[in-house]
Amino acid sequence: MADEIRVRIAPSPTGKFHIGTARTALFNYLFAKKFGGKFVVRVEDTDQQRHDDSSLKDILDGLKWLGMDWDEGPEVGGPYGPYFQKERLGLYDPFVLQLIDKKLAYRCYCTPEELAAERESQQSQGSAPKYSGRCRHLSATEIDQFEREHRSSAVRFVVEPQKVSFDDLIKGKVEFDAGLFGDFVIQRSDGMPLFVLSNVIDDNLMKISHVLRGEEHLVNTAKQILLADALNFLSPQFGHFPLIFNKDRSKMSKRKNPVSISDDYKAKGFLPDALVNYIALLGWNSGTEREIFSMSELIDEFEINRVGTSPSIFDSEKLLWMNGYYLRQKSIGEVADAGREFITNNELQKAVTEEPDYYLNAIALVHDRLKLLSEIEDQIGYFFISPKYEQSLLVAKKSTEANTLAALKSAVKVVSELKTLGLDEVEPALRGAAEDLKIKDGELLWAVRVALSGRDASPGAFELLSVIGKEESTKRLNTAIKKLSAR
RNA sequence: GGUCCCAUCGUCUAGAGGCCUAGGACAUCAGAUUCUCAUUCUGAAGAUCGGGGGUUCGAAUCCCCCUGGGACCGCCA
Repeated sequence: MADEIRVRIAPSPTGKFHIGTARTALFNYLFAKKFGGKFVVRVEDTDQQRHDDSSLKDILDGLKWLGMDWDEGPEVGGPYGPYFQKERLGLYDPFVLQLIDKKLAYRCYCTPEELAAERESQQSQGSAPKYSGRCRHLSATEIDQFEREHRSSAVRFVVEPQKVSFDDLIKGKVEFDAGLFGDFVIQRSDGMPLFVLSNVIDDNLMKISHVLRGEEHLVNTAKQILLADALNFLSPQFGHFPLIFNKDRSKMSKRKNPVSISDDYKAKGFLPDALVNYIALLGWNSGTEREIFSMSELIDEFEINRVGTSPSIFDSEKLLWMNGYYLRQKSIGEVADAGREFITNNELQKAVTEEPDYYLNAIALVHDRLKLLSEIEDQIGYFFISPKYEQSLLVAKKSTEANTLAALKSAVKVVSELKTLGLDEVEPALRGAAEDLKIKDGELLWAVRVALSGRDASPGAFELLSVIGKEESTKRLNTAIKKLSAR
């Protein structure tokens, strides 16, 4: 094993940054940081068909947003670059040639059609699809023939029947029967290396010490070990994380779950700390009853051998709870700042910037009620813009219109008589007013609250009065009175 | 179909032979606080540890079989 811990994630920019990728990245990041190692990002963009630049940006932005800065990779460079596979293309040929030279690989002239037919017939006979090895023992004249026909050729790696076993950091000892693989392709007929090949070479060249990835790569590992042996490379240590499932226990997918970090989480008002904390708990636990961890606490506590072996279902309810929890831990100012970009209504946006202190006071009142930053817009709207509501809402459940009207009128009076609407002044005054009217506190307070907020659920009447202030409160109370009287 | 991986409350999980009449968290329900909602606090319900065999004085924990679920079987990554 290399003396320095070097791990990598190798995203392929073919789509948005995915929850599963984020979790793999996180575990790699934690593992590296824990041991003072390096976390590298290598972009696997050799499949020109599918990759695009916006995906790359989405992935890189997502990584930064979650607080996982990479030590080597795009934008930052590093001593083992380039970090884009597309720029590494020239690196692979010598290794392929070397393998062909040593008769550990050979050119295969089979056409895609032939191979598809072969696979199909194998499958119809109920046997596992596996390359026949037809081109492995081509004679020189046969090769000449193909070359003269300008048939294109891919390169296949020679797999001799044997057991391949390795000690997985998470799964323990895993063994595969390589005899079942068939000779697999390592270089396409257009000269592009295949994932198995480029991965092995890049990991070696980049001195990667540990390959920590999702369980879907378990079988690849056996192939990569074979390849590494043939190339005289020392294989890195492998660790495979269990998958994250949809509710129906299939591999987590965007069809069945919100999986895009940017669109489904960041844009929806989730906090990066909450997401990181939640994702860490998907498969890992500290062994204590603690569940709340900051990134740096995670780095301290993380142990690869405390990553479980069974898949976990993504529970968005718990994430939501955790996000609310993190929101509550933040200061009013932090929430207010973070919330600003979630306000889309122009009028409200303007109001918020014009009255920053008032905005802060409003946030203070709704703080405990938030689970997502995106809820702020809806929660604070009525602080700035007079609410619309049905007059029937003004009447508390066990009250009457007459009582409500009287209550509102006396509330107006109380408010006008107070110099300031501090919590300490408003509460006794209003309670006193209710007593004078011989109605329940609740009847009066409900009406006042609705008059101010226009909602059946909101912060309390006293808090609302003291934040909204004398002038505006009086206006809203009078509006309420008019609504009721107009009937 | 083949190979591999996995299996504790609805969900995330603790559990490395006796501390387990199985612990915690989310969700659920009830209560307290209360003008509503939320927060907070208290409590309840919820898992015969997938099933069956062993090993052992003793098994959720070790072994075997079965069942179930999943992943992978591409000139994608």
